[in-house]
Amino acid sequence: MTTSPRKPSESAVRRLSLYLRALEELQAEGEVSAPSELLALRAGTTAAQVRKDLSAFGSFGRRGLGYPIDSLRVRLHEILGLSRKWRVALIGAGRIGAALFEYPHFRKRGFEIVAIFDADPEKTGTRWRDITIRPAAEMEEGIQSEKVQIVILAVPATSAQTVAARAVSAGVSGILNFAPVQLQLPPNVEVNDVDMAVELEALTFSLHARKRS
Amino acid sequence: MTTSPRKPSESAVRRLSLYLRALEELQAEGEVSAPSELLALRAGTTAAQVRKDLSAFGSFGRRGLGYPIDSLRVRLHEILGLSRKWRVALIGAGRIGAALFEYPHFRKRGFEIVAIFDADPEKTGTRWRDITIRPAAEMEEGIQSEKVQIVILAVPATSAQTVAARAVSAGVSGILNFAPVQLQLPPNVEVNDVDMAVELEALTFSLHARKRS
DNA sequence: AGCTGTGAATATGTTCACAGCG
DNA sequence: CGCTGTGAACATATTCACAGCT
Repeated sequence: MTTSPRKPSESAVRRLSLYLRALEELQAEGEVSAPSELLALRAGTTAAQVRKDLSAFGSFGRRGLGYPIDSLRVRLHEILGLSRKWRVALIGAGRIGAALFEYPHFRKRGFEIVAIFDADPEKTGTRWRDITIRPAAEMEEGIQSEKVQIVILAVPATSAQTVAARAVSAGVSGILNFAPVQLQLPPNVEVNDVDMAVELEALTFSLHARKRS
Repeated sequence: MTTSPRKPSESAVRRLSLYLRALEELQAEGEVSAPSELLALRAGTTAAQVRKDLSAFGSFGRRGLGYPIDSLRVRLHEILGLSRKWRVALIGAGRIGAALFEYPHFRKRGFEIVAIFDADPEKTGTRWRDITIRPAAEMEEGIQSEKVQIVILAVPATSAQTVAARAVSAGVSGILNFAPVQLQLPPNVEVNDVDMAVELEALTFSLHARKRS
């Protein structure tokens, strides 16, 4: 292992994920290698940025040729922690939960949803594909017996903090949080927020601000 | 208008949205004013950051007291462009589209979904609340007649680019994109990506990387 | 010749620390 | 005296530009 020890920034990691996707697309299109410029176009960044990001992990590129698609794809996959299997639980079987459960990219990446929990007694007992929705009360037990490492949190804002804390106490180490609240959790838990309200408001800000120029 | 002209960064804008939410929460809890430290806690940042961010738009705070919740809330609302009404179309009536259509925060913010389009003939004609899902072919016409400014794009990755380009040609100026593709559009269109695959992979990266330390 | 890898230059964002107001 | 507002110090991220490999 000659992985360089420089910790990449949060945004660099997000770009790695975009590069991985671009490589998959290009490979499907029959390409074999790609210059930084092309990856930049597909990932919405600049060629220099691509080279900086990738060079932080080693020398993958071939001068004069670009980056070999297949081997770089494999390497990014590994770097992003996708070679390993992750056991995921979905908490909240509402509309957002349903959308995420079906999200094709999650399955394609090998994320295995091994349990679903919901507080609504009308939903518990129902099956989604081959998984039975279990009551919220069984969450801790289920997380432990299923060895869940990551939780996708898709519950209402009002219960998110409590539910997240319970999931953590049951041993979860990562949370993808869709609830619009800032979770207060111990620092050894990795939390990533997906905040659609914030994204939409960032958009209206730009549109609103633009008229002034 | 004494708005200072400094253009805030992308991440500063996102924080403004979080401060707005925090202020709404605090107001609901009966608070009247809040020091930067409290806003920071609720928004997941630091007190200094809160003060810097807010001071870029004027002097809202009261020394010794903190920030007056109600008036700051109103001001942030205005700054984020939320005072104005936005006419929104939802493109793609699949699971993600359904989840977004019901997302409580969107309605609460006054975003009005005035049209829904989908390519699937099985879905067109169906009503969601009081809106009939229209066929994709009617998109341009519908966007124009309904004076749609913002599109929420929730279609499969394969059709996203084409559909987005059509929406833009019909006059849309902002897109909230849920499709996992980098849209290639003219620079006068504001695009904001919500990429769940990227978020999840940023999480696995951190979890994976952590073991090495 | 084409394109990477990378130091150096620049730009941007964050934290510190404290003067000064209420 | 508490807490904001803000320059100055620091830290990070991005872009430039070019030497050097293939």
